[in-house]
Amino acid sequence: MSISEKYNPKSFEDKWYKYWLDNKIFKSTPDKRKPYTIVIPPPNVTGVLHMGHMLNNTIQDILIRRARMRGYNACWVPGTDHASIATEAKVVEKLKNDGISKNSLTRDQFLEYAWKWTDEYGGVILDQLKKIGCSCDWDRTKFTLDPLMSKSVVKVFIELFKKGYIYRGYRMVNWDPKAQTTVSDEEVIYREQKGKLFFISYMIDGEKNEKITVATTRPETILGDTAICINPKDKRYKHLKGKEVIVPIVNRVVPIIMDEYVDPDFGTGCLKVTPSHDPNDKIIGEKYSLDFIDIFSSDGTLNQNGLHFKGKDRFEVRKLIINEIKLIGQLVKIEDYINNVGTSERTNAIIEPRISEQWFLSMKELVKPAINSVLKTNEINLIPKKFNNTYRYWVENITDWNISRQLWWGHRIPVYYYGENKDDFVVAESFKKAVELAKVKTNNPNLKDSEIRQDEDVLDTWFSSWLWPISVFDGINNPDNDEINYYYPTQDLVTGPDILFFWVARMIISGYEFRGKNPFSNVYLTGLVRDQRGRKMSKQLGNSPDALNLIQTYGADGVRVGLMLSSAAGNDLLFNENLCNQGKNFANKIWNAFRLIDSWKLDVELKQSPASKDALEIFNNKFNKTIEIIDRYFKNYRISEALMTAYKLTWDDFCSWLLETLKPSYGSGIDKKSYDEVKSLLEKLLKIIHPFMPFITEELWHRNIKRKSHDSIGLSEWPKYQGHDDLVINKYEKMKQIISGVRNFRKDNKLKSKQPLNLFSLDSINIPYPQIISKLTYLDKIKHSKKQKFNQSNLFTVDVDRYYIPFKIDVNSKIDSKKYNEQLVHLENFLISIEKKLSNANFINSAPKNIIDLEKKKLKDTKDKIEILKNK
RNA sequence: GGGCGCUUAGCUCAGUUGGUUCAGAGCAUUUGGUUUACACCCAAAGGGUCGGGGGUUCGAAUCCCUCAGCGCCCACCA
Repeated sequence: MSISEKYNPKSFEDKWYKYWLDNKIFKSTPDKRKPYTIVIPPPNVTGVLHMGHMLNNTIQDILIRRARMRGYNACWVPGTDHASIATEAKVVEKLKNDGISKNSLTRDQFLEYAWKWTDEYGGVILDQLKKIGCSCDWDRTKFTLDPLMSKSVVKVFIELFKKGYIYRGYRMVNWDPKAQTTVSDEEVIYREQKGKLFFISYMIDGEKNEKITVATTRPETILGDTAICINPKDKRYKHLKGKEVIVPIVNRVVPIIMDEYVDPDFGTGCLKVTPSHDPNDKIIGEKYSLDFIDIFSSDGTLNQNGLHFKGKDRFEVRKLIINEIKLIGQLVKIEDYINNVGTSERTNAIIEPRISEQWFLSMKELVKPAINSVLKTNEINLIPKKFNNTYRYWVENITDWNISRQLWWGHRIPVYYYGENKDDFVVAESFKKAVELAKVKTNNPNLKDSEIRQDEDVLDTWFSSWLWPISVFDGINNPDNDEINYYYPTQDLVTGPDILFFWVARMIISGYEFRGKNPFSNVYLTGLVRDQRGRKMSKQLGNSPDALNLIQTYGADGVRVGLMLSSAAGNDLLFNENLCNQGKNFANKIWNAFRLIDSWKLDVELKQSPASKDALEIFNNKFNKTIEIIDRYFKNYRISEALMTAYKLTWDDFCSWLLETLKPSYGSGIDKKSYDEVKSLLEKLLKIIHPFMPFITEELWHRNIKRKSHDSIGLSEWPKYQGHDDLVINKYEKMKQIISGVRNFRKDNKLKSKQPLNLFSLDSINIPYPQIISKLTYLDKIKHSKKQKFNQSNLFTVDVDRYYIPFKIDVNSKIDSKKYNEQLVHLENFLISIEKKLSNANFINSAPKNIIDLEKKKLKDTKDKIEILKNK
């Protein structure tokens, strides 16, 4: 099989992915081995791959591939999320484009469309994950709206209801007028917005010319005003106690009430109270039994309580109403004002606080184990640790979870009503069961099916995804099955900090509630992918590169490396395509290293040269030292450092030093011992690169030697540390410096790289690896010499050892003495600082002995160096 | 408004309990090179008062205080 000169990832990436699938490399079933499990954060079923997914899933793939090689039964469970709001919005939009309005459809008709859409576009993202090499067990692919998932969700709902955690409440919730549903507190994002503060005067009822001024950012809500509130301690308004005011436009007479809640220093110290449209006003409203007047329809327009503004949008009304107030002379002034406006995480629509009947999950009790496991027992680790604080605040101040959504796409709430009273409902896993229960509850065996109706709402998407690590193994419906017992708890979870509360915290809660155990041990929180200017990548900005295009350009391996090169856990990643290019260059480097070895002709007659023997010994030591470092980095989830370490091992130690030393001279072959060993070393190297770059390593794995069809590098054994000698490593480092010294000498004197030269070590008898030095610097002779007389410019030093190169130096090309003078000055200053330190009695008395000895050694070494320099 | 975190070379970041000759890496830049693995290359070089100021200490990038800038989370005084 001839190898192409150019590294061309396109020529083999698809081939190997298919190979992995055909040979079931990613397949996992419970067995005797230890499991290593990751459940994917399910992307939205209608989503397309973006940079965040690439980052996130590359990390998961690296972890899972390495675990597989380390002998774990690695299981990566893929799947998608039905994403109620996002998907329903997309379907509604699509229907709208086809001229169909959601309102004209029945629930079943709509769902039919939605499923059609899901079947058509859904899962595209999973195919895209295959492009970047994700080694998921695809046979396990799950969808959060699958029947089995639904069954789990319903079972959980019923269980929690029976335990008293789920209740129905008439409460103020966050209303998304665009999606026309409520959203949870976590789904509201507050953004600073420039607005206006309007000062409006209200006439005092029964007093001719007396009025009171309020300040508001939302003048349209005065239509729902049912009181004016002032602080009882506010002397300015004392005389108004017990009086009433007339709300402008509606001319409603409402009381003036006194409550400490009002801050006398804000605005006019006078608050208009709209209990139906503000959470704080609602509290006041309830406290003083005020009227609740809802002025909005579900789409954010005004309803019949909005008088002549009925049907108009809330923001249009804001302008109109100000005009009217101005006309009647009750607008005092308008000030610029910056305030926080809640927007919907999904639709960006401005959230409208609204009172309505919703289902809630009481969290106070449920959250308890989730506090301990992360913050006290460390049964679960957040990586990086800094997220503990964020997490702590949320779990300790948790609010009840609004789990109902006024949508059709999702798990329908398993509540069935049979009457009009507050408690006229039953909770059941099916309609049939509901009828039975209702008959019992009402004591009416003749209750008809038609008298029973299911709650119209569906559950929050996260109410199904919080079960994910359990439900993908069917651990809710079938709690003692082999799979859940084997795979749960899972090991690592990799996701973004943006869903720490939405998803991660809730999975922890459900894990303890439904399994009595942590759902995972470690949570690796990635950063956001940002562009060069630090902006979050988004569709709106159009600053996100097309993921698949990147793969086309740089290859999947290149993109993976590019993403991993600069992404510490929890740190944002400023994405730069250059990084992918660096990744591609690295792949090319590996490719060519292989080509070089592959081109060598074996010469069985040839004896191994001392240089080759030494070079292989060096690399073996370096490899073992490095594998230990890499393993440690992995243990601490420092994946980019693990990669960089492997990168340098490959590029520098393997290519630049080992291969350059082994390289036979033109026309000669290579001895068998070296050949066999370098091929086996290459194999070890490919193994540690494999998790990062699965495609090229698989390709070269099969090219390096003939393999059986199912012998994938992905199933090979991760190299184990087999000991190393630091003396060898130190000698190696010294050797490199000597070689650099010779190369610099050539460069400084403008000598050809193959110009014959000799090298004399003046001080040290032990020259490290002279054969390698000689080979890589084209030296004739290299030996120790006590020569006393020499030309200063022909000298270089490594530590305190002097090396001399006899050669008649052209005066013009002499290195200028400035460099040496600078060096001398630096050393002399250094010497002074050491002497000062050593003559300081305090230092001698309080510093530990090893530090003092060290300083003494420094002193000696520095003196020696100065001596050498001065001799020049 | 509260809390947390960050600031080290042009860029992205390492830098363990304060002490190895500790100020580092990769990329970028500059210089030189290559008819025989790779210009997706090789060899080498330059580049930082560790955000500013103060303190503790024999000794501070590392600990404390303070100021400045940036980021994140939470809170929702209309």
